[in-house]
Amino acid sequence: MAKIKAVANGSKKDAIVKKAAGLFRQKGFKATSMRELAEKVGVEAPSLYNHIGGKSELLQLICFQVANEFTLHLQQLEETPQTVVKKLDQLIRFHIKMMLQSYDELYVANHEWKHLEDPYLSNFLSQRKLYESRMVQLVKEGVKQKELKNIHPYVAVLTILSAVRGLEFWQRHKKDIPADVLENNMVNQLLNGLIK
Amino acid sequence: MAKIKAVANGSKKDAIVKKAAGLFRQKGFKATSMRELAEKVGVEAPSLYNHIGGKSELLQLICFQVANEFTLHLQQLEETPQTVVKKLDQLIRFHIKMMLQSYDELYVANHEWKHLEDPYLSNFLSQRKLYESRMVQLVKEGVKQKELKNIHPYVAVLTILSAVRGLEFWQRHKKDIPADVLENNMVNQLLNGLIK
DNA sequence: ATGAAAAACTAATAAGCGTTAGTTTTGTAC
DNA sequence: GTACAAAACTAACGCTTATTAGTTTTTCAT
Repeated sequence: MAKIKAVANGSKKDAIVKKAAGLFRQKGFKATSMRELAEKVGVEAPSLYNHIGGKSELLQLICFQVANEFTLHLQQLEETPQTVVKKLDQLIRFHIKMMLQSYDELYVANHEWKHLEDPYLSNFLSQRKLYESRMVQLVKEGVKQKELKNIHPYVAVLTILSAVRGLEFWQRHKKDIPADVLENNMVNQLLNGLIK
Repeated sequence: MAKIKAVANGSKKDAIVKKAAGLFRQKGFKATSMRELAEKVGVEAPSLYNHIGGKSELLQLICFQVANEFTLHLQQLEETPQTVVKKLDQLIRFHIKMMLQSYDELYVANHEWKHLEDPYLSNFLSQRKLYESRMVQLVKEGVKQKELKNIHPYVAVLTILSAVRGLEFWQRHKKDIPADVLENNMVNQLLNGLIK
């Protein structure tokens, strides 16, 4: 009967994960039922289990796909030789780009990770912690090279991360604010400040 | 038998709401059961209903208590005559102060509001939207008065709000970073930028 | 066309949920 | 101490949940 539509260039499993990301973002992980997801996919709930291991697997896939993408990007950034400011600039722009192309997944990874079960929860958290501390290292280097003000590195990193992670709020204003305007203004504000 | 301990200078209902905020923050609204809350309070689940209307009422109380506090503060800020920069400075510091003294409640209001039911959901969202647009007005005035760079006002507001709302991440580093260091660095970074 | 594998279906399970009903205990004012 | 109200208790309801079992349909290579 009803057949699961595979997403372009992806398995049926990928299609389910994508729909799940949308629902998890919209309603939250716990508030999304498998029946609801099944309906979105166009199938009865038990049929989903021909493709996935269970509800928790869906969350794991979403969270780690996002985490890995960011980790990979940071690694490439570290390997590229350029100024710290330029690296921070690119890092902020990457976050914005990701928010544009994978809004649901990013939101879920940022807000629903607490429903992961161990050992995935621990893995996810330590991966995040590592990302954070590598950014701190970057800022410390910038301070040392006198590219950056003598600001507290942790605070600087947390401020940047908070600001970019909070970009979800921007989704509501997408049509009013083009992506490049957002990018340039945000980078400028975070790096150069607001005061004239 | 077990008796609900009233919080200092507060009703038993307040004590329940406080415990609920802690659990909702830690596990999420949907993932917190009334039985779990009851255990934290030291009572059987049905006993809670002698003091509260239901689970959803708890979320409402938390969210609107927070929203009202912020709305009130912004109003006071608007009425005080001083420079826009000074106002923004104070606004950022207020957010940080609130994060310190009402972490659970703030977190819940920021992350669990989507589980509010109408008409509370609509009320909450419009209250937030209003807060946002009043901040935009403030930034616009700052640009007009040439206190601020010619930055996109919406982007500036969203960046600030995102940064301060994301301060939850800071809770993990509380012992390493004193509140005043955080405040000063964050205000400085958001207003003056990171680059030397 | 045929047979096997993939993927859908229906039915049912056990567990957990918020909440209600009805009863008993506790605290308080006279 | 007695009576009244507040607040606790136990038991249970009806509903939803994720998931499994077992069966039927669809897909596809030969």
